[in-house]
Amino acid sequence: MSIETNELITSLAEQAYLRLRKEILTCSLSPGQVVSERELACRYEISKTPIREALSQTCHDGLMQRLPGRGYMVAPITIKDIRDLFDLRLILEVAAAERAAQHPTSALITGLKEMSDVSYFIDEPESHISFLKTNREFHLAMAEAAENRRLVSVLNDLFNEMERLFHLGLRLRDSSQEMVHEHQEVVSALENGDIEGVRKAVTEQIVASRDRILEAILKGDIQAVQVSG
Amino acid sequence: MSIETNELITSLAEQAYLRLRKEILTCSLSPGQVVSERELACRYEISKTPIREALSQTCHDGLMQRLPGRGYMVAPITIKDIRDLFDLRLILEVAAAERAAQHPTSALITGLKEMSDVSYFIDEPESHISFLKTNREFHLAMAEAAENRRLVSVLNDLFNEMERLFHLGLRLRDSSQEMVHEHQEVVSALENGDIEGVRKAVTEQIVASRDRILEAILKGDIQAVQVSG
DNA sequence: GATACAACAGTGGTATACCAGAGATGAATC
DNA sequence: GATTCATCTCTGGTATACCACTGTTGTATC
Repeated sequence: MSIETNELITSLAEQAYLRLRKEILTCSLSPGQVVSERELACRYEISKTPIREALSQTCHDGLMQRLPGRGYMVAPITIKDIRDLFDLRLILEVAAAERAAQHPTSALITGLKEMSDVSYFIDEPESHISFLKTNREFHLAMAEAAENRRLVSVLNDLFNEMERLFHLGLRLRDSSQEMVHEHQEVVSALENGDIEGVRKAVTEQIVASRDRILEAILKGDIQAVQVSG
Repeated sequence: MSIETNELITSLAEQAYLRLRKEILTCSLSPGQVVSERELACRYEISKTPIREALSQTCHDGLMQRLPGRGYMVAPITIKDIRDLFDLRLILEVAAAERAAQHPTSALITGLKEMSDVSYFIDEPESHISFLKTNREFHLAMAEAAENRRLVSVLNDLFNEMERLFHLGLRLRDSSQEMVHEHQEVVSALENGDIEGVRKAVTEQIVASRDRILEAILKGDIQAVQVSG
C-alpha cells in the first residue's frame, strides 16, 4: 500500500540548496562574493548542518568555491570559463546528437518539435525561467535518445553550471526567434535522417548560443565577470 | 607557548572518504552491499559528521547510491554501465586528443613517452595501483594539453568512477604489453602530427581497454556484477 | 495458520556546543 | 611613524543528542 503521501516534505538541506542556487543564478549573490556557513544559516534561519550540505552541493556544481579558512566564494565567471564550458558542451552534444540520429523515434521527433516552439518574452523574467527549463529538456532529450545515462548525467551537470550564463544571455535582447529557428534546424535534420546535417545544426546552435552570451557579457556592463580569461 | 598537539593535516572527512573509496575499489565492500552512517562511524571510530561528508562524496563519484530510509548501497556494476562509461570516455578522450594534436608541445610528447613505458606485474597488487595512477596521468595529460579545465575535470571524475573496473580488469591476465603498445601508438601518431591517426589510436586503445574489462568480468566469475544490462 | 496491528529498532536529518587554526586588529615598542 | 606581537574574532571541522519517519518483528486476534 504505497499511497502518494510524499508531498513537499523535502529536507532542509534540499530547500537551502535550491534557495542558494537561485540566489547565485539570479546574481543576487554576485560572482566573487564570499559567504560563510554561519551567515547563511542565520539568514536562512536553519542550522549549519543543512547549510553545509547545500554548500557542498553548489561547490560540486561549480557555482561555489571553498576558500580554506575564509569561507565560500561564489564562483567568478571568466571568459575562458565560458569558452571551456561551451566547448565541452559542443563535444558532448554533437556526440549525443549523432547517436540519437542513428535511430530517431517518432516520439523523440514529436517531443523535440513541441519543445522547439517554446519561446520567451524579454521583459517577463518568469518566462525566462520556463524557457530555460524547456530549453534544457530539449537538449537532454537528445542525450536521452542516445541511451547513455552517464552522458545525460554529465550534460545535466553542465547545464546546471551554465544556467547562470543563460540568464545573463537572455537579458540583453530578444533572441527567441533565432533560438527557435536554430532548434527547428536540428529537428529538421534529425527528421530527415541527415546525420551530417544534425552535426552541423547542433554545432551552429551551440556556437550561436555561446556568442550571444559573450556578446551580452562584453556589451552589457556586467561587473560580475572577470575578463581575465 | 603552543605545543604540537595535533599532527593531523587532512580532515577526518577526507580520510574517511579515502578509506571508504579504497574499500569500494578493492571490492572489500562489494557492489550491492548496504551500509549505514552509524555503522561506518562505528567502524572508522569517528562521528557521523565526517562520515556523512565522505558518503556524500562517494555518491557524487557514482560509487554509492542513497537508499532513502534504508542506508547507502555500494553502486552495483552492470554491463550497460560499463558500456556507457566507456562510450562517454570515447567521446571525451577522442575530442581531447584531437585538440591536443592541434599544437602538440615537445614537453607533452616527452611526458607521454615516459608514462607509456610504465607497466605492471600481475601478481604484485601494489604495481597495479601505481600503474593505474600513471595510466590516469597519461590520459589526463592529453586532456590538459587540450587546455580545457572543465574537460579535464569531467574526465577525472570519469576515471574515478572507472577505477573499480580497471582493478577488476588487471586481475585476469597480464595485458601490460598490449597496453604499452597501444599507448605508444597514440604518442607516435601525436608526434607525427597525424590527427586522423591520433583519433584512430585513441579509439582503438579505449575499445581494447573496454573489451579487456568485459572479458575479465564475463570469464572471471565475479559475482559482484549484475549482468542485467 | 493467516492476518492485522502495535511496539520496536534502525535510518537519515537537524540543532547545537565546542574546538583548533587563520586573519584581522590594535596596542606597545623601537 | 613603522614594526612587531599578543589578543580577539571569525572560519570550517567535529562530536553528540535528539527527532521524525519507516521497515520489521512479534504478538494477539480471528
